[in-house]
Amino acid sequence: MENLVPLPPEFYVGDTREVARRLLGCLLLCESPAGIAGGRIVETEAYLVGDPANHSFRGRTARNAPMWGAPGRAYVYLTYGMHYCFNAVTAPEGVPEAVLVRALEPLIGIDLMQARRPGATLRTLTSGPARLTAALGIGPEHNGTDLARGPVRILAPNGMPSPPPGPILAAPRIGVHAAQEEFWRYFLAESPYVSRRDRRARPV
DNA sequence: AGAGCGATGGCCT
DNA sequence: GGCCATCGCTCTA
Repeated sequence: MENLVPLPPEFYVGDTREVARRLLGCLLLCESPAGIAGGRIVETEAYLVGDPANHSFRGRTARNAPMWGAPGRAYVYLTYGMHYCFNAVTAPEGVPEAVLVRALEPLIGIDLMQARRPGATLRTLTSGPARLTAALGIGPEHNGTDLARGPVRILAPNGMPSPPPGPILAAPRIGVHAAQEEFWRYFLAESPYVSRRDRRARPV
């Protein structure tokens, strides 16, 4: 993990599915008064324009407005009335696409994360989109913030482009009923920190 | 002003 | 692996 570099906005422009794959292996961190916490991204999902599962599909609202904003910013939303999910906004400004980060391998501030999620094992500490936001302390105050400058940051090991950190599998997205035929969930095949496996998964 | 709902998690078998 | 509690917010009227 030497030579960590914040991903520049340009990284997030381009095919959102490719961005989702290239985020695997990168480091997601959140700094707060309580300390710094984070881990390696092992699972992502792509949400594209024209995709019925995309929050932006039915037009711009107060909630989804950050998706239309600059690439490389955070889109944080509340789901099920109680859980926050974290996305990296992708595509050029005005094109509402994003990558949902679904799981991390815990690396930094493990004590702090365990304090935030009492009872969780290392395996379950950040293996889910709402689990990782709870563990890292990501919340609505981070919505729209610049991921290159913090307090929530995404860093690349050894700069980009770097080789994928192992075999990648693709599968249908979780909790999404539309577009089951699209394999837009990506995860590191060898990581035990992925939120869920899928028999349909295929190599990328 | 209110009904509907959700990119989930945790616990149970 | 499956079920369901849960609850604030979002959108529409």
